[in-house]
Amino acid sequence: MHYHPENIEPKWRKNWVETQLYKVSNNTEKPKYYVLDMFPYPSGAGLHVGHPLGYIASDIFSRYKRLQGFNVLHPMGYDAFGLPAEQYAIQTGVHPAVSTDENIKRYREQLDNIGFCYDWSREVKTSDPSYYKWTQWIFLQLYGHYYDQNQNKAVSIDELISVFEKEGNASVKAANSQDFIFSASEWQNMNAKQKDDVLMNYRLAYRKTGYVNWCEALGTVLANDEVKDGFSERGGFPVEKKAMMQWSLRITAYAERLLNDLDTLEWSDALKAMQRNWIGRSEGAQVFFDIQGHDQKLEIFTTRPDTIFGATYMVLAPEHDLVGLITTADQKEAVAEYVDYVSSRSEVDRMSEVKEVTGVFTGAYARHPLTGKNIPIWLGEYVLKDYGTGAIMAVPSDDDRDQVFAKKFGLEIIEVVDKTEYPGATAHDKVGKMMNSDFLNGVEVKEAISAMLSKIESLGIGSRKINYKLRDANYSRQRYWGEPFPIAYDKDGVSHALDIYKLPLELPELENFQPASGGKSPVARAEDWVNQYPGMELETDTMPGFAGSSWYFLRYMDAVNDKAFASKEAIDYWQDVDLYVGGTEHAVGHLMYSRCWHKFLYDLGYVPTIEPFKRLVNQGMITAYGYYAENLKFNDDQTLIGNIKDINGQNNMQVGSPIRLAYINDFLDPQGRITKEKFVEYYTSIGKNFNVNGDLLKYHWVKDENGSEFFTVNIVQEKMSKSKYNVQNPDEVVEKYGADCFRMYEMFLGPIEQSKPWDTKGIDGVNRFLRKYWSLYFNENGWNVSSEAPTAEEYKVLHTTIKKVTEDIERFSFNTCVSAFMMCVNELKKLECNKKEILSPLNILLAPFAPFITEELHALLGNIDSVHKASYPVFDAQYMVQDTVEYPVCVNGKKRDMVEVSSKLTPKEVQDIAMTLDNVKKYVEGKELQRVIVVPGKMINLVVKE
RNA sequence: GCCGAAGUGGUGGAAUUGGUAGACACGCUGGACUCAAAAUCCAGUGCUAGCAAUAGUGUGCGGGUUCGAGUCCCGCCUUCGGUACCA
Repeated sequence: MHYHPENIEPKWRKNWVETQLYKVSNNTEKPKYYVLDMFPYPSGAGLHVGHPLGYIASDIFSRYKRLQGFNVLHPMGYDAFGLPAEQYAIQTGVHPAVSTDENIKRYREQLDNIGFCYDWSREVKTSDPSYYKWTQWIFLQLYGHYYDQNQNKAVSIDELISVFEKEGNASVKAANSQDFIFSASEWQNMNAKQKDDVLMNYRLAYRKTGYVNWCEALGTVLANDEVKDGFSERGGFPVEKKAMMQWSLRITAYAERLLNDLDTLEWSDALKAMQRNWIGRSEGAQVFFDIQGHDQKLEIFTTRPDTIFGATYMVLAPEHDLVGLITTADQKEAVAEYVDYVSSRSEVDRMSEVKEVTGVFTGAYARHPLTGKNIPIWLGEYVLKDYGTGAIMAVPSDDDRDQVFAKKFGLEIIEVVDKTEYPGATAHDKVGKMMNSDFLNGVEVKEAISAMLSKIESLGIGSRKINYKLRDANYSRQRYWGEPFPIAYDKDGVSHALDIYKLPLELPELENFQPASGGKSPVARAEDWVNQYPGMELETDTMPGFAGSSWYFLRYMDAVNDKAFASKEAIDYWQDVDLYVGGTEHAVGHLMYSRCWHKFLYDLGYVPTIEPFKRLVNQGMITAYGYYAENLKFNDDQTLIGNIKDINGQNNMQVGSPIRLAYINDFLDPQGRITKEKFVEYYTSIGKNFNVNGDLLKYHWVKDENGSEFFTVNIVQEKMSKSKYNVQNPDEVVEKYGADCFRMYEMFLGPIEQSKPWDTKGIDGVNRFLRKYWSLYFNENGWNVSSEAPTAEEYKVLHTTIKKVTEDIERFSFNTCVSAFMMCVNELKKLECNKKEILSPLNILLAPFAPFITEELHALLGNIDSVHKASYPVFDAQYMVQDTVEYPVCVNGKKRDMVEVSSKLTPKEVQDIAMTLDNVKKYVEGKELQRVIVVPGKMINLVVKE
């Protein structure tokens, strides 16, 4: 008679597994719908209450679509390769595969507990050889293709080779990093190694030496999106630039398509903006400057060719290739010293001293292509090697950085844009009239840009060019726990793809997971493995974390296929992901790589759609209530002083007083002081219980004006993780209140997109709702559902709820759905409604939210089949219609009276009646009536002249 | 600096195209039931004044458009997220 979830939920949990209720077929007449969650990294901490937020939302949507008659694919799996498991292995010796499997088991239990409708027969695990076989296969496709800019698609490298054999590379238009032109005969005369090197400059997966993000503490390189503020995203260790031979993905080849196709997606503007920003397209010109006394030309990129008459000097990145060549004898020493100084500085150094200007003169001069004047060539840290050409023409009048540089080193400044007509405008606004600029004088900036572009092209000194901030993605990791590259090198160092029929190339067994010497992966120690092919050595680096996650959504379509990553039939049926739910932390990493891989597979004809994720919803994070440190600073005696505040900025406490901030204890010394050594020690040992998503503290090391080192901490709300002792375990909530209650409460907390702190103080309201809902079906004697015909009022309550809930599910507003259910039950309770014709459809409506209680009641209502196979109730407008409607009559918006009007009238008819009402005069009180506005269902407004 | 999102009671949050701001819930106050408590039920609850009907006021701040603005426009402030010598 009373609601007892602990009796209901285990029963149905078991039943759903036994009846394979959620198994999805690829062969059906039904329309498809694909709902995907971002699969989790199975960390040692298990699920916390923040995790399921998105999963519950997508589960509700899946169940809703299923009730509407769609064949819904709603799978789950694990992003199982990654750094934390390997860090754990280094410390404990436990093989990552073992700890990962344990974690997965735990995750699975927790997921099952919450009642998700995943089709577990399609589970994927990126660390499983049967899965990463296909990750390796896709890599080999990337290796075996180049990007043809004429056809605007990926094309087999064999076709490129045949072009080289016939005519060399002069006419090839491809995304490449090839820096010289060769003829057919030159190609034919190259040896195998030389040919391999050339092809690497075209392949979509290629190897090159370049400056990479090296993280000493993790012993590996990282991709750009894995570095935040000069620290590694995972672990928060310092990152430095280092020149290394690495595999990369030529994602830049797809920059234009990645940018343009964003327009076809139903993603939030914020997310699209982040992607656009990351791609960073800018239009401009490449211009070649002659260098005095040298044949080489200096190539620069500029978005402001109009200001070329204001170019008074040139700046090269210190790492620029021409530096050695052009530096004059008397500047040699100074330049060498400067280049040394720059390379000794870490990324963090550079970032914390952005304002400081450094540079050195090379002694060389370039010739201005329009004025013929000699202008000095400098080196400067502020010019980056890997953006544009690594060289600029400096226009100190219209570029802030150039101006600061020019002032510091006393270089000439020529004003070229007259902005007096635009007070407050900056160079960024691209407005003003040109001056001191020869034939451009008096021309508006925007016209001057296009005029100058034409001039540059007609003079043959350069051409229009588009540049991107997007860089090729670093694809090598010097780690064990990742996909091995199916690549071997022969004795000459020529790369060879492993036969795809020999895939997967599985990881060697290891016992010691410490990085090998010389910055190499631990895999390098498995010598038998490395030398398993006679005369060849296998690549010892492994693939990065994003490799397996860049295509997993395709594997779900046909998860156990061993002939292909998924069958053509399965892909043609499922097409793409209709709804993708996940966190913003993947805005530029995972989502960019997945889109790129999908487009590549599209080019090769393996997938029918140009984009993988049609609609994307970002869920916010559930944060912990916690404390944060403010103005932390190390004293000379190495103790840390500062204020600890709670989440609301109150309860100031001195560090050292009894702190409820548990994790601070982890770096207290025996005297209870926080020392820098202890902090750093703690920070570097954190791998033990370190949650992937949990930064301990977001801190920045800064030097103050006296040169003493301190750090500031600017985290207010923190993500949950085990290492912070603030995990709210969903199982405990489920045990106490039931899964239905947990699901509905997480939805009730607020909009999905918003981050919010977890607290359980409102959970009783949801629990009360479920008990109240249950009590509609029972009285003190037991089951009490009547088959009498409902009243119009009862129908109205039901259909108002159907309308509201259905609309709100579509726009992903689940908190208002829960409110609508609460209101509905309150009203039915008031009407003492126990009619089957009302309760039965209401129960189906509620089923996506609370699958257990509704299943039980559905069965008690006499249904044999599951509520999850029922038909979604349809909104019927006729029940909403009432004979008369009460309208407030307002004068200039102020309510004066109520009138009854037939609801069958149109607003126009209501308006006519209102105009002729006898007492309109009374409302208007002698003033002139201008018009009557009828807001249907809301009000009749008489507008009068005041 | 640049890009993006947001700012509503004691709290979480509603208000979908400009139309009676504060739905739904938490909390709080009072009451019923009870020896008592829990649970449940009923009533009240933006703020100010008033016994009350009621009046005034009210969506970060300052202006504006409109019969009518949380919503639209202009100028600020604050918070959060992203990004940064990107030429």
